[in-house]
Amino acid sequence: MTVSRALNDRSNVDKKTKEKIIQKAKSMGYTPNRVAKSLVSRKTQTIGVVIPEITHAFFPEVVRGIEEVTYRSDYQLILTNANEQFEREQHAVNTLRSQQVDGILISSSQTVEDYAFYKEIVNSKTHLVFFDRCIQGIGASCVHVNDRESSELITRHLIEVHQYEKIAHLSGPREVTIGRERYMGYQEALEKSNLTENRDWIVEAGFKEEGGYQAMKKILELPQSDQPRAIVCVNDPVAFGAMEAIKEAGRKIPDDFAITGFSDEIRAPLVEVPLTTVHQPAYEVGRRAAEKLLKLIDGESEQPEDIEITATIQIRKSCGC
Amino acid sequence: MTVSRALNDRSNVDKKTKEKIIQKAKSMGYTPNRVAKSLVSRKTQTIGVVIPEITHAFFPEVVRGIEEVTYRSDYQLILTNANEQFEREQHAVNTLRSQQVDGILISSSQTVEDYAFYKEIVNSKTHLVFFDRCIQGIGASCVHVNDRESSELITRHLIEVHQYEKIAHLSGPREVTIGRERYMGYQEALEKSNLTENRDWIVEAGFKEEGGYQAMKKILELPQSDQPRAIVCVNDPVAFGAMEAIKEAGRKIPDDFAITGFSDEIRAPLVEVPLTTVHQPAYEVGRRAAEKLLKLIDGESEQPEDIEITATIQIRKSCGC
DNA sequence: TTGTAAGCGTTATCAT
DNA sequence: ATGATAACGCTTACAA
Repeated sequence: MTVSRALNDRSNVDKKTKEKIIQKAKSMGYTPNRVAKSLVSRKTQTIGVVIPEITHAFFPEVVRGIEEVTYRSDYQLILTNANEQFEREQHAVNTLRSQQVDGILISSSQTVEDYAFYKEIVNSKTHLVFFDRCIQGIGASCVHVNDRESSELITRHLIEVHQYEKIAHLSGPREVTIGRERYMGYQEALEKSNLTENRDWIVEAGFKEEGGYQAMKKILELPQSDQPRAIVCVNDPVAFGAMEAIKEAGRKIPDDFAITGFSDEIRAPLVEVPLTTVHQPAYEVGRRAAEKLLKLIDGESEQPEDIEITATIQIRKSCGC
Repeated sequence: MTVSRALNDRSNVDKKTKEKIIQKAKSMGYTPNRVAKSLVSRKTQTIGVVIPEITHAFFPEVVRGIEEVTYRSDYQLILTNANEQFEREQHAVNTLRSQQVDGILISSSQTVEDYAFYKEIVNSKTHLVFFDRCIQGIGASCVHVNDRESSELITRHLIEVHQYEKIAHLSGPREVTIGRERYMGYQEALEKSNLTENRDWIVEAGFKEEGGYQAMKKILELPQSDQPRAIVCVNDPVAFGAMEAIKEAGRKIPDDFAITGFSDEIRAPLVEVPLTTVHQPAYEVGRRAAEKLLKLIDGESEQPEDIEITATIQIRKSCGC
């Protein structure tokens, strides 16, 4: 007990004893066992982070934001990559709970409408904050950008500034918030300009480059007269995939197809035709999500919160500007 | 005890009892406490990863490789970012040890010649594998590419193919393996062609873009007649920083300065003048490092190993090709 | 097949 | 100022 007190710098230990203990500990190469400590304190100083895809540059940047906050508060990050598979995501969350993490930050790959899994987690009082891809209506906090509005704005840019009327959408899965929201923004922009939606021009592409490539191929298979003039993509990787398909088909950006993305990841300004996209402050998203989670852990803020961060349109050449 | 047996699917439990227990556990929302389990088993199924800079695209890619291996073996990753500060790195390692991780994967930011810290870690029998930036001669394993040779090859490309004779080097810190090795490769290439090294053309730039920018500025301050014709950079971010400085000065790549990098990160083929660089198989580095660590943990391979992965030269336009 | 006792390394609580 | 005891939740070893 005295050893414990000395090593934790408590007041009620004799100076000399303390000195001796610290010396001895050092000479032994002693390291306190946090596992044992956690067992009694019911606190691990550990936060679980689940991301859907570590290769999408948006997420490492979010992790940096999270890191900034957690480092200062002496929390460790347990990072897991769900690889866009809900099954892996569930496994990750269960393991993290079993590891007694003090809280979980997650961007969900879930593509089913059944929210039982997360409802149970929330009910179990596990501290949980979603970021970017949220599951709403189950009483969990969420940090995300104004997806719908931004998607509407970028679509309207195509309509109002460039006078394009035939606009396609390479969408994310409809069951994922950002997939749904960005699609709705696109729809609203069309409606406001009295453009009618063309079913052939809405193609689900997932969130990855390969999906964008495949989706664009479908559009390129339409008779030329039925092809759209502009493409609104659910995110940057999908836009890059689509660009690849367009290039392969010998068509030109923005002359044959204007195209837009969403994320503004590191490659967006660098590709052959720089990508007009929505700038999502990834670092900020991570920071805010981590801050909210720490508040929940510290019991400072009981109520769930929906935190919206404003994204901005980043105009480059791919839209025809 | 019977509960423990049932939940761990041991053989000696009555079928009906087991069924009942599992049902009850589910209905209670019971999650086993791995912290308690770890305390007795002295195993956490957890691996610590320390990287110097999460924004350098090379490292997330390494993490992906690590992830692939550890996911299959049911290990969790605790990720920490040392931000190129050795102090933070030490703190991270100490915390990880205190957390009883089963092993540590680390790319060191250490810039001092004093290896006492890691010697102690190795002696304490903590399983440790370095990757990319190693600390050698202390009996730890290391996974890295053939830095010196690759650096020599890319420098010789500048000399032999392009006939450049005035070649500068924006180096990493001399105390870090890759800084030293890549510098030595550069030197050897010069020697083999009987070119003499010019002190003004060796500028330490660290590993980040900003460092590359500043270092290049110094070179641009030399009288034009004393300026080099080509720049060999210690890694891609430094090369990007240098490119920025060159552009600002109104000079041209590769006409005024040829330039090369090292990493072949995601931006290398995309920048204005695509970067000739050394392609480092980051995913492979991560995979191999994780595999070696798991072997050490399982006691399969006692002896430390130096694992060298072959990098390849990636020719693009920035060298004048 | 089921149960009891002890211990993993730490800290809170209550003596001394 | 120091120490003894119990407890955190689990598993191993040994009964019953």
